[in-house]
Amino acid sequence: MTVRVRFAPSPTGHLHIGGARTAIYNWAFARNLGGTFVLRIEDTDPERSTQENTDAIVRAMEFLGLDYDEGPGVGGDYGPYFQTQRFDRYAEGLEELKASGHAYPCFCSAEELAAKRDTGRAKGGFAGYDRTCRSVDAENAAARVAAGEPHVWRLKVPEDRGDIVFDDAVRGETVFSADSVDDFVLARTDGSPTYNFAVVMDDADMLITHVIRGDDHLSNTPKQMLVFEALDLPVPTFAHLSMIWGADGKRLSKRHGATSVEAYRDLGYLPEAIMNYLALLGWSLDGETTIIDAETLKANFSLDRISKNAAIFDVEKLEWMNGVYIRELSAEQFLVRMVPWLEAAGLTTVEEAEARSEWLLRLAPLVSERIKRMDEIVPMVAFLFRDVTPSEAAVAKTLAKDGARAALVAASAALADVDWDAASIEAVLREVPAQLELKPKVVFQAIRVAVTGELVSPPIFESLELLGRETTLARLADAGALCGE
RNA sequence: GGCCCGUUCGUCUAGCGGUUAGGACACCGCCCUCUCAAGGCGGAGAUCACGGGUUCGAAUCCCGUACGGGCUACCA
Repeated sequence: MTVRVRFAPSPTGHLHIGGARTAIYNWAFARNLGGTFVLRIEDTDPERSTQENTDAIVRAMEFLGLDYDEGPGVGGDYGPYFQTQRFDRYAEGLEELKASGHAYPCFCSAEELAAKRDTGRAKGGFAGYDRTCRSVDAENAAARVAAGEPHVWRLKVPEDRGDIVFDDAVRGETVFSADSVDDFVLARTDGSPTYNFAVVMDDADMLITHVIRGDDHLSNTPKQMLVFEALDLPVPTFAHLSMIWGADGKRLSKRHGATSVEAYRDLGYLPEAIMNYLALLGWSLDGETTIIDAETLKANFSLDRISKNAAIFDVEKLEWMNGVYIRELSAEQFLVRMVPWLEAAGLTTVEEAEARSEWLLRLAPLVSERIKRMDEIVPMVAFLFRDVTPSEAAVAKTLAKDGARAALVAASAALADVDWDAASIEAVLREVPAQLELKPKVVFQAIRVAVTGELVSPPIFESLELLGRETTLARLADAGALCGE
């Protein structure tokens, strides 16, 4: 039997880091076994669900390279893939449960229920529904329903049902005693299905074989199993993933900074790095591997190596990993990803970038070697695109020092008619410190600040080559005004 | 309150009865060096939450306790 899994986010926000990890695990599991990966949108909460969020989730999935076989935009044989388009199915399912005697109407008011809950809890135990309306006889119940009395439909948990046991693929055998599950609501007063009912209908209709989801659903599992059983449908295998926390051990939230995949993209993180980091946050190949590409992940992923304990999201490690992936890019690959950042900063246009691709290709490796996030590109290369003004602090540390003026003068002279390539530039500039009896660092830092405006920049000889002789000499001359003496 | 889940260096993890408890990030030195990175070498860092068992032997198995988390809605 072929495996079918689903990722089922609510479009109440963008794709969250935790959701992304759940999606990755589902995807990797399906791909590993040649199964089917379904994307289903759980949009039954009209207050908070938006089309914009659905689009954002789909975009984030694409960004990460999580291709799905069925779902919004791609269709499939078991759709529709939006819960709001499946209400007729939920109604059919409910009719089935009514007919088979697994569902009964409950006329208790919200106030009554709250009171029962409180007393149940006060007595120190079960706080679920007390099953009052179970004892309303069928005829009477039918009459009240027909008369239009407000009611919900509840699941009738079988009297003789023993412990509810399932073998969670992550946590192992998990047991809930039957009396800890109450006759929960399947359909609300307005007829709409509750989550625990809709999910079962969907998973059943979509022939889902493995439900891989956050462990906030662990306690929902026995309820859902009872619905599968009432419907006389096979119960899928469950795998519950522990949560991802912020650095303080609390639920990951805005307080911790970026929480959505798109936010990390905008911060300059590569999809490969996000995928790799998340994949290993709660799953391991062998305990040694820290860099793993999508292909290797797909080839080796298994549920039994998912860890049971919650993990803290460590941005520092993600950042390191992002740097690894950036350095792995070829000049051509880096160029493609760099241009949008230059463009967004107004340093160049797509047309200009194309016209100067050979020049940008030389710049690419100088930058990719020394950044961890793509957003670091702009401040590092801005001096190549526009005029610079060194900060006072930079001037104080370099140009204002003894010998700086002489260094700039000597550099200008040396560069006046040398061949304009990094090697030649280096050859003549290397002689300057000795000539002036200055430390190399003093000379090169003075040139760096004069030309780039910064204390930190790409290697100086290559930088000059890329800048061009004319601009270089002009900036060296201008910087004379900033020197001491 | 009830039910359920979790607990190995600061962080992510390996370990599935016998290991000097391994790796990665972060951290600290040294080397390289025109800055910053990268890289190389080395270092520090875990009484495996705690307490009982079982066993010749337990981070690994069992039972408690503590702490953390989830569910307990006509939210998902």
